[in-house]
Amino acid sequence: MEEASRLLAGLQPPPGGAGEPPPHRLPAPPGPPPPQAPPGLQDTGDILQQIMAITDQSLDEAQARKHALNCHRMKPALFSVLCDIKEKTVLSIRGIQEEDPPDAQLMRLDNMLLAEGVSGPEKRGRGGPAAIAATSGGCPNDNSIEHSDYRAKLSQIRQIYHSELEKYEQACSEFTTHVMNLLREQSRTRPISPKEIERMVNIIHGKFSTIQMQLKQSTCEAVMILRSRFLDARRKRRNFSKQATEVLNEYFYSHLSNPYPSEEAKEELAKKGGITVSQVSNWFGNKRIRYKKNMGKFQEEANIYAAKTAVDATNVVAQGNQTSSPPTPNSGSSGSFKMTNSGDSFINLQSLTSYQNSPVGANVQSQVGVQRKLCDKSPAVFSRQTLTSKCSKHHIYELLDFKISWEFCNKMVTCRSDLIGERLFHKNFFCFLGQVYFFQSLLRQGKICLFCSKMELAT
DNA sequence: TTGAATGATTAGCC
DNA sequence: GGCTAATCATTCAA
Repeated sequence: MEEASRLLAGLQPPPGGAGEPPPHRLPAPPGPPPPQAPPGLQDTGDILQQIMAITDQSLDEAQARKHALNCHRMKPALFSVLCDIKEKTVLSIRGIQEEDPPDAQLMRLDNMLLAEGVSGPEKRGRGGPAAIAATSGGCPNDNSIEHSDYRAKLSQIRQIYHSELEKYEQACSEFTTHVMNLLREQSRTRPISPKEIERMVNIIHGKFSTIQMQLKQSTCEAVMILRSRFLDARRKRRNFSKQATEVLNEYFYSHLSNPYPSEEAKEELAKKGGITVSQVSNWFGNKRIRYKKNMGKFQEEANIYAAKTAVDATNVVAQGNQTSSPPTPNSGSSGSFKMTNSGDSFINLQSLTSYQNSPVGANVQSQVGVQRKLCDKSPAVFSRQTLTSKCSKHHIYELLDFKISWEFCNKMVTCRSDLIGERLFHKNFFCFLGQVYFFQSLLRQGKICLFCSKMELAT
């Protein structure tokens, strides 16, 4: 301020009337005389008082005073000094305040809008729509209608976004020009440096960029809502194809004692059914719980699939083929599948014949009635544990050694374990209802008797 | 239009 | 991490 005072003092004409007198000289304001000050400072105070007194004057007087000050010969120098002082003081304060870090949030929004194809060049067939096809897990053709709908809505959002953005940019530009003109105008009467104008422009841009960020935020939200609406898997649920359901059910009912497919089995099922491994897992999760909750409801379905696999297995045995085993379930690793609704702790072949709660049971009984005449031996009894727990090779052969007996057309044939094979037992013996159908299918062919003491098979 | 069926998701458990 | 149980959201047939 010392420098300023010195310079301000220099604005006063030299004492003794040398030089041009000021065009206007205001009388000292009324009141007590100010305390005595050094000559330079006294002059400065005088000028400042004159400036302050302008507010007490009429408009015309003020205009005249303003004009007088503007025309003062030292005005440019004073203006320059004031600008200099202002620049130093204001900038030192602003310097601390304006060093904002780059806005991470804005960057995130920009990136997202770019990725979604809202900002930047419009994406066709890539980005959003492609992402839908990739994540929906279904056939892209199935979702083509939804995709076109999605594209249309995304395009709408894009249009609105760009239109609003344009408006903001235009408003920003107009407002900036207006403020710049205003500041330039004012710079004639008060010290406004170009740097200050530039700073003001930056402030305006900052404010508009905040508004733009809100626009971007809203656009992002709109896109997210749109995406969630179109990509939400629940909304995109499609029933599996018949083939997929068949494959899954076949596996489930043929591994009913342990319906926990291994990862390999899941992959194979997924491949066969044209679905994902995750969908296979979901399906088995749902199936296990729903089967367990209501076994009665699933009996018919179980019968159908068990019959199907039984017929396949019978054909295999009849052909004497030693087929390779299907993907083995997680035998023994996660325990057996506890069927809470199955009350009996023992299953015997006799019980199969009295299984009358379904058409299957009735058929078996009628068939057995015929077969009973052929053989009067006691039915073999299987412990439930032997049948269902730890579905491993060891137990299969243990079961074979149990000496189940069948009679084939009054001709006893010794059964060798290698004629039965793991496949047959996996697909039939470990499924209660599968047993029904397995025996039923053999009974229909008139090949076996359920009440013998030895296991026999046709050769 | 309605209710059963069904694929997906989620919290909690081991 | 996989499983169960509950639940949601949608599909589909009557």
